[in-house]
Formats: sequence, structure tokens, C-alpha cells
Amino acid sequence: MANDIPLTNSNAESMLDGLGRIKVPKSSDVLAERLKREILSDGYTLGASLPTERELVSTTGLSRGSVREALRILETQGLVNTRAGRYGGTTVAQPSADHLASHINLYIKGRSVTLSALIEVRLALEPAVAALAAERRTEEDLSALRAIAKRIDWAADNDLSAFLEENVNWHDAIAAASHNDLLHAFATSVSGLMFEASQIKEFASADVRQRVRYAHARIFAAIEAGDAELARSRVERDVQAYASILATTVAGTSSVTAVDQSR
Amino acid sequence: MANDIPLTNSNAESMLDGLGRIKVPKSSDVLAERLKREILSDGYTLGASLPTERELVSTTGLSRGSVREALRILETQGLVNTRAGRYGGTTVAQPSADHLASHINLYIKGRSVTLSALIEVRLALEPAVAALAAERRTEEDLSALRAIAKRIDWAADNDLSAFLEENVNWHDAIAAASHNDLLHAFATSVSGLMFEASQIKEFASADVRQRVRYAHARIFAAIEAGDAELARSRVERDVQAYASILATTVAGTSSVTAVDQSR
DNA sequence: ATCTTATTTATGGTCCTACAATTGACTTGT
DNA sequence: ACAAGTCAATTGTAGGACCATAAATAAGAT
Repeated sequence: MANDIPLTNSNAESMLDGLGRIKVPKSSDVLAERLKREILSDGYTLGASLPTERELVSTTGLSRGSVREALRILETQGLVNTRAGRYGGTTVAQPSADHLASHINLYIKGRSVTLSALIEVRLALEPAVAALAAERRTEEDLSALRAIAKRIDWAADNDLSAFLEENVNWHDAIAAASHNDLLHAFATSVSGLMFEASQIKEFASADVRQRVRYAHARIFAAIEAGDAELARSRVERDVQAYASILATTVAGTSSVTAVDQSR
Repeated sequence: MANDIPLTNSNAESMLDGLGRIKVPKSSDVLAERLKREILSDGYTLGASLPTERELVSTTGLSRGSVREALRILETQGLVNTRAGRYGGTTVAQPSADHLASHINLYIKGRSVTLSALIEVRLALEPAVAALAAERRTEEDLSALRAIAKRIDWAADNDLSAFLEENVNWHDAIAAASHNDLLHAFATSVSGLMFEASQIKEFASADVRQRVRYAHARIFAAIEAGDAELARSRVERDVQAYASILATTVAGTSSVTAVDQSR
């Protein structure tokens, strides 16, 4: 019957409808969150020191273990650095581009993102990066690119792994020349992963190496000339060419699997 | 004189040239790294359980505190979840898109990335997202978009904050329709930050709201029709329009400062 | 029989205490 | 002036004890 409703206390929470399961946050999480806000919201300039662990213990009433776990969270987030010894302690930091790249890598590897998906992202980012680089490159940017190009030229005929590595540096330098930190970080971590995949596939034949150098020269010229649209289209073509080469080398759905990449 | 070189042991390390400062990694870092590799490289399917803390203590010889700090690192990286209680423990997880977005947000806020830089990234990502969405959208994607559009229509005249929030959902749904996880995560976190900035600036006048709805309708039509290039160009125009509106509202170099965004 | 309710128990969560390792500043010696 | 040694504050690590949580199970009530 309709009124045959048990009135046990297991149903008492029907009064608390919509609350869902109450969550009991860990004390270290709470502290980490609190410190994170303080760090982000204001005060704390870059090198500033947080209270020592034992000070945090006394101010928060938590145990030192919990405090340390909170600090470890912040450290993993890249918000603080920690040094032992007198005058050491935890100091406020900025999450580095490498740090962000490492988390992006974790995301990608944890989900077995396909290589073609990676190329799609690259195809979205790198032309935009090149266009901005053409508009904003400084003399330092250009000379850095020239130096890398010189090393690539040398390595192309002598040291294959150096060639691939400098290739990544090349892309990184262009991303730096865009003078957009976020775009830089995105583009760098994506091309870094492409680099790993390339090493595995060893697709860099002499012919490919030659074409890469040629493409680089044309892209550099566009950036040097400050022609954003030209740089964009040339990079776009380059990435697409790379994609089609890779497509002929690799089975279409190969995924980026886990490798070293120690942060 | 040239041979007046002190031979104290402070110079003894000249023999070790190029080593730089030797680093002494923390035991928790070592363990975290080791577990991370095991998780990524192979074994460990998604829900699988890691050894219990006390088992790790006995197998590694470390203290429980160090083990817990290592696990906390992995947790922050999104690689594991932890549940207390019997049959609880540490289980392998995938870093979620939200997780990645949270780290991206930290990077952005920690560096005070300018709003215009954010727009540049959006301008790189969203047109590409829309193009892919047009090619790959499923019926579910389309109906989700329709539902959101309906809620936006309602909220536009009734609830401003709901309007802004659903606006984010709209962009998220399109990103989901691209069926590229990484692109999705990138685009979502960027537009999420734009949302925060928009709330602060309260630029959403009735006129703007009207134009947003119109733009959405045109973009949806392109995606529904499966016309990638049309979707791309329409989104590109939309983002640029948004940028110029924002430019007239905001002083050019305002930066995205820290706000809540609790993961 | 069926549904509560209590118990059990393996697990993470927290606290405490003590000591080791580190490292920059300070002191001392030459 | 400078090299070496000492000091002190701080993080790093260990070990132990107990609490809180939660799923499986057993006991009990209807």
C-alpha cells in the first residue's frame, strides 16, 4: 500500500533530499586549497616564503604529516618549491611550462590519444603560432632560430637523434617567438609528444630530412619577413605534409603510449 | 701568477666538471615516479588496485608517511583515486579533462596571462574544433546542443548568470562533438576562463546576448549540415567579434587574475 | 522469508615523537 | 683575506598508535 512506508532511520535522510552523499574532505586537501587561494589571490609575491611546516602545524592544528601532504600537493601543482636546510622552506613559484606540459602528457598518455588526434591539435595550434611569431619575433628570436637551423643542418647528415631533438627545439623556438605563454606551452607539449612518436617510428629518412630543412627555411623566411599569413599557410602545409608522411608509415589508429618523459 | 691556483678541496670538483649540482631526490618522489611508470607503461587496467599503503611500506622499506606523500602526488596528477574503508584503497584512474583544465588554469593564473593572449588561443582552437565537430557530430551531440540552445534562449531574458553558464556549456558541447579529447580539454578550459572574465566584466548587454544567440544558430546550422569549412569560418568570425566587443569594454592589457575555479 | 540492524575488519586518515640530512650563516683559525 | 669548521633552523624520514570509514557479513526483528 501507499502508506506502507517504513519509518526506519535509513529513510530519515529523505528529509535531507538533494544533499547527496556528504563528502568529508581530507584535512590536507582543505589546507592545500586554502594555501592555493592565498597564493593565487593576492599577497605572496613570487619568491615569498610560506610559513614553515611547524608554523603551519601550530596555526592550523593539524599534524605535520597532513601539512606535509598539503605542501606536496601544492608542489605537484607547481605552486611552490621546497628547500631543506636553514633558510630553506617552501617558497611560492609559478607553474612552469614544463610543468604544464607534463600534466598534458599525462592526460594524453593516460587516455591513449591517437596520433591522428594529436596531429589535429597540432594543425590547430602551429599555424596560429607561426602567424603570431611573424608579427612579434624579436631579433633574439630570429638568431635563436638561425642557431638551431645551423645545428639541424649539421645533425641531418651526422646524428639522427640530435636531428630529431633539434627539430623539437626548432618548434619550441617558434612557439617562444609567438610571445604567448599559453600557446607556447600547448604547442611545445604537443610537438614534444610527436617527437617521441617519431623516434619510435624512425620515419626520418634522408629524403624526409631534406624536405624538413627546406620547409624550415621557407617558414623562417616568412617569419623573418613578418608576413603572418604566409607563415601560417606554410606551417599549415608543413604539418599536413608531416601528417601524410606519418599516415603512410603508421597504421591509422596507433596511439601515443606511455614512455619516459620525466616531467 | 698563473700557477697560484689554490688546491683546496673546494676546487676538487673541477674534476667533476659538467655534473652540476647533484640532486638528492626525495624518497616519495622516487616512489611516485616508479608507480607512475608502472601505471602508464603497462599492467594496471583502469580500475585496478595498487598495493595498500602498508604493503608498499613493507615492499619499499620506506615509512608510511613517505608512501602516503607519493600517493598524494599521484592523486594530484590524476593517476589514482583513493577510498578509505575496507575494500577501499588506491585504484588506477585516468586524468580527467577537468583535472587537466585545472592545471591549465593554474598555469594561466599563476602567470597572469593577458585576456588578449587567451583570445589568441581561443582563435586558434575553436575554429578547428568547430570544423571537426561538423565532420563528426553524432545525433546525440546535436540534440545536446539543441537542448543547451533552448536553455540559453530562456535564460537570455530571465537569468543572466545562467545565460553565461549555459554559454560555457554550449562551447563545451561543441568541443565534445569534435571527438578529440585533447582539443576538447584545451578548448574547454580556455573558454571556461573566458567565462570567468566575462562575469567580471558584465559585458553581456541585451544587444550582445541577442547577437550571441544569432551566432550560435548559424554555427549550429553549419555543424548540423556537416559543412566543416563553413563552421570554421563562422566560429572564427564569432570569436573575433567577441574579441572586439571585449576590447572595447576592457583596457587592453587586463590579465586573468586568480579566482575560485576549484577544480 | 525479508528487511533492518549490528558487528566485524581491512583499509585509509590523522596524530605524535624522535631523529637524520641539509644548508646557509656565523665563527674561528691561519 | 680566505679556508675550514661550527651552529642552528628547516625539511626529510622513520615508527608507532589510534581514529574514521565502509563493505561484507552475521544477527535479529517483523
